[in-house]
Amino acid sequence: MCGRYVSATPPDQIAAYFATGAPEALLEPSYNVAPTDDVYAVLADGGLRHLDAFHWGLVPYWAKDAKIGSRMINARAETVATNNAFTSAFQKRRCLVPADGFYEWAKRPGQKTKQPYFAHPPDGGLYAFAGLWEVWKGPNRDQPPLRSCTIITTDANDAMTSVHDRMPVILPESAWDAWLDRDNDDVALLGRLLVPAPPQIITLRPVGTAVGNVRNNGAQLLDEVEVEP
DNA sequence: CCAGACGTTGTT
DNA sequence: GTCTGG
DNA sequence: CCAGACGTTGTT
DNA sequence: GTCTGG
Repeated sequence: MCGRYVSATPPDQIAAYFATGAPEALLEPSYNVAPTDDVYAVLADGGLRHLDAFHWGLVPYWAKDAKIGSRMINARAETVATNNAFTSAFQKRRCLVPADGFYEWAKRPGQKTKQPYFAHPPDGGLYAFAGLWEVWKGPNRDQPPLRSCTIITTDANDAMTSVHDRMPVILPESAWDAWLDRDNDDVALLGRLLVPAPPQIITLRPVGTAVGNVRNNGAQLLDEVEVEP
């Protein structure tokens, strides 16, 4: 799945990478992005792409309580088109979530602690996770609407299976326009984009367990560690 | 018809 | 909002 | 995803 | 064990 990732590239570089306008809100770089954090997402409006901040954890517009968001951090590619919680967002509110890489935890036989791995592009660049977004207008009319998002997951590819059986959907640049186009109602075509990425775009690096605590942050979280066999 | 859910993951 | 279960 | 809490009452 | 918070 995808429950923790890295977004440390400065906003102007993210904007340049995805050919968006300047971001509306500036977020601090994070080496430990956790659910409920504010994150960047790329949306398209007409031919123009925008880089906006969203709360990670989808709150459907019909939700009575925003708390549901903390349990909606991922959506399964296999069911995103049919599940009530996601259908309308899948049809009309798709986005890309930029990331420098993501973490997955591998269970180690005979040991209680899990080994975290940082999965990242071999030669730099950013991942574009497939995501959905929503706007929730809570009971308080005075409060600004809550903008939230979720990351779509799929089966692990050959690069990831040794660590975990799920991974985020990573879209190639060739798919970005089709995915972001609000007028694209070809759900069959959209569904075919939600497949495991080719393994060669992933390099795995074992890192320290400090990343497990959301209070920890900083580039040192990416330092490689020795893995006990 | 109304009431109630609407999610993913991991683990056993 | 929309679907499922009763 | 992992870490950490997991309770009620009354008082300020 | 299970839920909430980050």
